[in-house]
Formats: sequence, C-alpha cells, structure tokens
Amino acid sequence: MPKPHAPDKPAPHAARRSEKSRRAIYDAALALVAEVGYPRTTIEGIAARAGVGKQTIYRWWSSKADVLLEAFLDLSDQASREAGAQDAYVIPDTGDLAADLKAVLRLTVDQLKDPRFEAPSRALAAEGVVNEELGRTFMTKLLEPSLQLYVDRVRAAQEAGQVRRDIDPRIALELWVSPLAQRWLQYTGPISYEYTDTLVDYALHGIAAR
Amino acid sequence: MPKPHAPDKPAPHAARRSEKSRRAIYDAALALVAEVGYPRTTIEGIAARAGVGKQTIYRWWSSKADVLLEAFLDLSDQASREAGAQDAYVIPDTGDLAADLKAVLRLTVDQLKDPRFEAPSRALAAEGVVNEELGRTFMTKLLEPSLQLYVDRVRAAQEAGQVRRDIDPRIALELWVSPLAQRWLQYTGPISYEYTDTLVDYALHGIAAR
Amino acid sequence: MPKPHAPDKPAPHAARRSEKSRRAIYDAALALVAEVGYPRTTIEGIAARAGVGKQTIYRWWSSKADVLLEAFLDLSDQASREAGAQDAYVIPDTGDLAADLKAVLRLTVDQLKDPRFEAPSRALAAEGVVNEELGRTFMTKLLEPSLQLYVDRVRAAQEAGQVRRDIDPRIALELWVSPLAQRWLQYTGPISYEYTDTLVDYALHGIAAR
Amino acid sequence: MPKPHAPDKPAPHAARRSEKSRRAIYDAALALVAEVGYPRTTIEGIAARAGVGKQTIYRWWSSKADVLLEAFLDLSDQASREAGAQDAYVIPDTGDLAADLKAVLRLTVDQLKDPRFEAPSRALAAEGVVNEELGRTFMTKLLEPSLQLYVDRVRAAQEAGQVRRDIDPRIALELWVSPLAQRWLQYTGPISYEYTDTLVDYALHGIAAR
DNA sequence: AAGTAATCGAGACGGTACGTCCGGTCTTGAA
DNA sequence: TTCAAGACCGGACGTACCGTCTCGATTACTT
Repeated sequence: MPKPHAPDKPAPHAARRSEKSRRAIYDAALALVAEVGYPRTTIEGIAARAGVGKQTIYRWWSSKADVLLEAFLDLSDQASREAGAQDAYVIPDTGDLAADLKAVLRLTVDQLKDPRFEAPSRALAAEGVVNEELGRTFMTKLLEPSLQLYVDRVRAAQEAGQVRRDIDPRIALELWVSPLAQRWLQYTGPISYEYTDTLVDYALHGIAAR
Repeated sequence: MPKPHAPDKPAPHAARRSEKSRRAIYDAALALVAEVGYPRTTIEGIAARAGVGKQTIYRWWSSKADVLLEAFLDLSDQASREAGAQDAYVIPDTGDLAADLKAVLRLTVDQLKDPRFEAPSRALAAEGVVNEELGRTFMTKLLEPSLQLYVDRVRAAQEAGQVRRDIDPRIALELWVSPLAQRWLQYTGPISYEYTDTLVDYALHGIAAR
Repeated sequence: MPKPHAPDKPAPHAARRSEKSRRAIYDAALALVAEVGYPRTTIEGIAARAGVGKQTIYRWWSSKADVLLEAFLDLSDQASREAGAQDAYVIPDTGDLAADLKAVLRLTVDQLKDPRFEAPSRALAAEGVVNEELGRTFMTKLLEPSLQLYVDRVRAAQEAGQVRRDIDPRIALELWVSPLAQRWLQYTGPISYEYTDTLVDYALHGIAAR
Repeated sequence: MPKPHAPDKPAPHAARRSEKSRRAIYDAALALVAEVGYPRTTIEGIAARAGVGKQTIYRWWSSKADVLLEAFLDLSDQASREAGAQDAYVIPDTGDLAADLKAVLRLTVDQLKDPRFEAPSRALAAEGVVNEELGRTFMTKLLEPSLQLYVDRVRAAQEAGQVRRDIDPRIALELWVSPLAQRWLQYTGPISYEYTDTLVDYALHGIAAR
C-alpha cells in the first residue's frame, strides 16, 4: 500500500490519483533497473522516463526501493493473473512429495532466469539486505506467502506419514529454498534442474549413511 | 586487490604507499559502516575521518565497496591471527560429524552477531548482490575458503562411512550454510544455537519418515 | 547576460528564477571579492555565503567572472539610480572644456578609490585582460558607455570651436582616460586630482613648445 | 651555509642549480601559456612538460606568476641580445621628436603583435592587475626601464627647446604609452601605425584649437 | 678518489575547489 | 487537487592542482 514517507503529512487524496502515471512509473522503474541496474536508477530518471513530475513520485512513495517494491509486486500480480493462478503459485499434491517439490523448484529456476524478473528482484533483495525495513517488507510481502505454500505441502506430507511428525516445516523448507536463493543471490554456484532435484533428495533423506 | 578503476591510468607506485593512511582508511571505513550504515557511508566521510585526502582513496581503490571489501578482509585476517588459527577456522574432527558441525555453526552464529562484523559484512553482501564483480570477489575471497573447510570435513566423514558416498559435499554443506546465511542476510527468521542444531539434524537424517 | 556554459543544455526557465537568490549571490560575490580578493573568491564560497546551492549559480552563470560582472553591473546601476543620474554620469558643459573634464576626472578619481568599487572592478579588469570574451563584454557594457560621454563633450567643444575639427574624439579621450586607467590598474603611479588636472592640460595644449 | 630549517626561505645553494632544468622550465612555461592560456597553465603542467620534478620549481620560484615573470624577462633579454641592443631599446634622437616617437611606437606595435610575446605578457599584466606585488615587480622590472627611455628623450627635447620646460616627462609619456597599452590590454580598440602616429601628434600639439 | 651533501625526477600525500548529479522540497500554471 | 515541469538548497561524486613531503639516483663540492 502506498504511504507518504513523512507520516505526519496529510495523506494525499487517493481518489484523484492518476492511474496512468502510476502505471508509467512502474514501467519506467522496472525498465531502468533492468537496463542500468539498481544503483544507477534514480528517482529523477524514473520521473523523466515516465513523463511525470518528481513530486508525483514523492507524493505516493517514500523511496526508490519503495517504488520498485510496488512495481515488482504489481509485476508479480500480473504474471500470476496471466498464469491463471495455478502453476507456480500452488504446490501440487500428487502424493509424491519429492516429485512435487522438484516440479515447483524447476518452475522457480525458470523464473529466476527470466530477465524480466531478475534485475528488479535482485535489486530489491540487495536493498533489503542493507535496509532492514525494506528487507522485512520484501520478506513479508513477497517471500513469506510463497514459503507458506511449502509449509502447507510439508504439513500435508506429515499427515500422510511421509514426513516425520517432529519436523518443523518452516525450517525444513529452508533446506531447499535457501541454497537455491543463495546461489542465485550471491553467485555461489550455478543453478539447474539437476541441482534443485539433488537438493530435494538430500533434504528428504539426509546425507548420513543409514 | 587494489586496482585503479580507470584501467588506462598508470598504476600508482605501491612501494611509496603510506601504510599509516591505509590503516586509517580501513578503520574509518569499518567504523562508519558500523555507525551510520553502508548507504550513508561516503568516500568523503571516510577520507575526512581517516584524516586523508580523497585522492588517496581513489588512488588505491575503485569504489566504496572495494575499500570496504579490503578493510573487511584485513579485519578477518587480524581476527584469525588473533585467534591463532584454530576456533572457527578449522572444523574439528572428533569422529562425530553432527557434533562437529553444530560446534562450528555455534561459533558462526556468535560471529554473525558480533557488531564488529555485522555491519561491514552485511554491507558487502548487499553490494555483492547487485554488483556481480564484487559479489564474485566476495564469494571467492571470503566465502569459498570457509566453505572448503566443510567440504573437507564431509569428505572425511565419507571416508569414515558416516556419509553416503554418492553425496556431493559442495551441495551438502548448503543444507546448513545457506539457511543460516539467508536468515541472517534477509531477516527471514531468527538465528540461534537451537536453529543451527536443528539444521544439522535435518541435513544429516533428512525429513522423510523412515 | 546569463547563459549556460554548456551551450547544448536547455535554457533554464527564467520566469521561475528566484530574485532573492540572485540578490544574495550578487551581495556575496561582491563582499567576498572585497574581503579576500578575486583569486580566493570561489564559487563554493559565494554559494555558501549566499545560502544558495552551487547549482543555482551554475544554472545562471558560466563562471566566477560572469557572476562578478553581473554583480558589478548591478552595483553600478544601483549607484547611478541612487545618484539620480547626474554627477559622474553626465559630463557638464559649462563652455570651459578644461574645467569640465577636470571636474569629471576628479569624480572618477574618487570612485576609483572607493573600496566598494575597487576590488570588483580591478578583478574584472584583470580577468578581462586574460579572457578576451569577458574583456570585450566588460568593455562594451561598462567602459564604452562612459567613454561615449567624453566623445559627446569633445564634439560639443568642436562645435564651439574650442577643439580642432580634425581631432578624432574617440582617440582624444584616451589622452586623459588611459593614463589614469593604467596608473590605477597597473600601479604605475599615484592618482590624484593634481595628476588628472595635469593630464587635461597636456592633452588640450600638447607638450610641444609653441 | 644555507640553513636547513630557517623560518625564512631555506635559500637553496644556487651554485648547484641545474641550468638545463631552468631552461626547460622557462620553455615549458612560455609554451604552455601560449598554447592554453595563463589560467590553464599549471605548475604541474610546467613540471611535466619540462621533465622536471615539481619540487624543482617550488625550490626556485614562489608561484606560477613568478616563473612566468622570470621566463619572460629571460625571453626579453634573449630578444634584446639578438637585436644587438639597439632598435627598440634605445630611442633615437634625430632632433625630430615626433618622428622619433612614432618610429619607436611602430616597433612597439610590432612587438605587441608578436605571438611569442603576446600570451605571456598579457598573462603577466593580468596577474599584475590583481596581485599587487607582482604588479609592482612587473612594473619595476619590465615597464619602468622602457619608460625611462622616453623620459630621457623628452628631457633631451626640452633641452633642445622643442618641449615646454614645465612639462613633466614622466606624465607626458603616458599620453602615448597608456592609450596604446590600454587598447592592447583591454581590447578597447584596434592598434595600428596610424593610431600611434595620431597619438604622438595629439600629445605634442594638443587637441585644443589655437 | 672517495665521501658527502645538495639537487634532481618522480610522485604520494593532505587539502581545496571544481563542475556535475541527484535527493527531497517547494512553486507555478494547466487541466 | 493533482499533475508535469523544474528551480531550489544541500551534499556527495570523481577530478585537477595546490604546495609539502619523502624516496633513491645523480652530481658536484669537499677532504
């Protein structure tokens, strides 16, 4: 939700807000981040590209990161609407946990490599590392909902007796999500279907000899 | 490695470099990042605090991130020299893999919470997310050597028959390292001894019912 | 004339110009030149003293000399408005050319010794020596109008039969104006009423024996 | 003999001075002033072009202006040595004052238009306007000796009964020298033989009707 | 002829100012 | 009121030079 960045200011009258400007700003912000990277994306640049006054940005958002976060949320919404709200946004339950996780992770791999998503999400993640407030928002708004899907799927597997009852699903999911996230974010290794498949196997059965 | 950021410029004569200035710059950079955070740390600020001309920074480093990377490497070296190269920098091999990993991870948790390290390493990690070159340098110079220790320890466990032979140690270590890293970097959850202990258990034995 | 010194830039919108800033910049520039001299007057110094952003100076003027030229023109305008457009700005015609010239030159001597005028006009003259464009502007805007008054007065004297018809007034006036100017500018000698009186006598009657 | 840490100048040991460096510095200074103008001539630039350390300049001169003054004096000496010390440097006495003055002034016009002299002398004159010390040195070392020649010639004319006895020669010479100097320095008008001839005529016989 | 002290080329250093870019605020006139 | 436009104050950027300060390597005078 857009909020004025000086909280004591009178909230602008949202009803009069120009939808066209908002869209133009989202587009300009995403395009600039993709083209020149996050640090060289400036508010002035976004305003100029969107054909919008700077004040129109400052009126509705508090920072570059904030603009980008919303733009990205909007992009995700669009994408999920296009995709008809299945696919990546619900984890299938075929009864085979390993297969289901592998399938979803392969979709995630595809998305991480989609250039439309890469620049802005990387930018947001980076800013979130250093800017705690944004980090938590990013986490809450974007990551947590996706992670919750894994929690649900793991719980279902517990019900089905496929996962130990004493396992905490919130931690379990990190066994495959975090490695993938880190390789992507920090260039600590290549990303592939084979890699995510391996992660699922290790996570499910452990690495210890039996 | 310090290198002039305009690559066509004549390399400065390193022999004449002022050791005192270099130290002062490291100290100032780390202190500022700790005090005001990465984005509000400026080259001018570092120069002023170090009692140094700006040009002395630009002569030897190409960017704020570069200064900080070196300063941090230097800090790590110091720390490891102080610690006499035991502690966190070699993984014990008591024969009990789980116990050894838990012990090392507890030290890592301590270090992640050490305020001396937190601000600069977070800053570097963030910049590394968005600046691929720095990211890879950060990875190569700082992360990889630590990860190699895990690789070695897991290999030893494989020799001892405690870990399956078909496990790739480089991937295995991500089961505990990446979740911890992500929680720390992206505020995706709290960090504690209990948490890292749990990660080790899940990683070793898997989450699947047996 | 204010003009952006990068001629390909869009001209700033003069209607929105802050009159307050302009005045503050004039005042600061003149004060600084008077206090610390031209070479130690800096754009940063003017901006700081005027309580103005540097960009506001760069937006409207192309150089320190340009600021000072305008400031000085403004000062002259003010002075002449105060003086009610008599005094030094019209040469009297009492019928006695020698007396009239001596009277005006005495006023000029006074003005040259006025500390409000000395520093900036000296500074401008100096810059004009080395910077041809400014030199010509200085000449056209400031000197030429004053000189024209002498041309007119000499012409009147020619009409009255007091000055030879074949004399070029534009050259004649240099006989008294240039010596005074050079003594003042280049410290080639002291300046006094007696001196200017002498100049007028020599110029009118020549130095040759009759 | 030279004390190392005196509060005054250390007074370097001139006997050890490198003649080659001095020449190189003169040449570089004059060339740079001619090529890029006085303000963009820098000590660093002179040192680099002369293939000399900066300290070698600071050891022997106190400022850019000082270097240039000496370089110019040296150039003048050379020129006068080349010219065999007659020509422009002694005013002829043919008994006809007007003719003699016109002849010398024509030589001066030539010299003012000589590009070798123009840039450096203009530069020095400009600096002299704003820097009183240099101005007086310039005056004393360069101008005054030349002016003295006019004083002598005018005195001779007084002896010969061609110039009134009550004329002050030091002021008289300004009637032709200053107008020429001002036109040249301040671009207040064109310079030609005709112009200087006219100045001499006006100065000798005055502009008043007889 | 060897010793020694200053000068030399080179260039790093602490600084100051440059001219530019952009952040975030404020003002104007059109819609 | 909101909007596009953009001037405004402020502050950091990366660069250019300032004048000072080492550093060997000559170089020229002493002994």
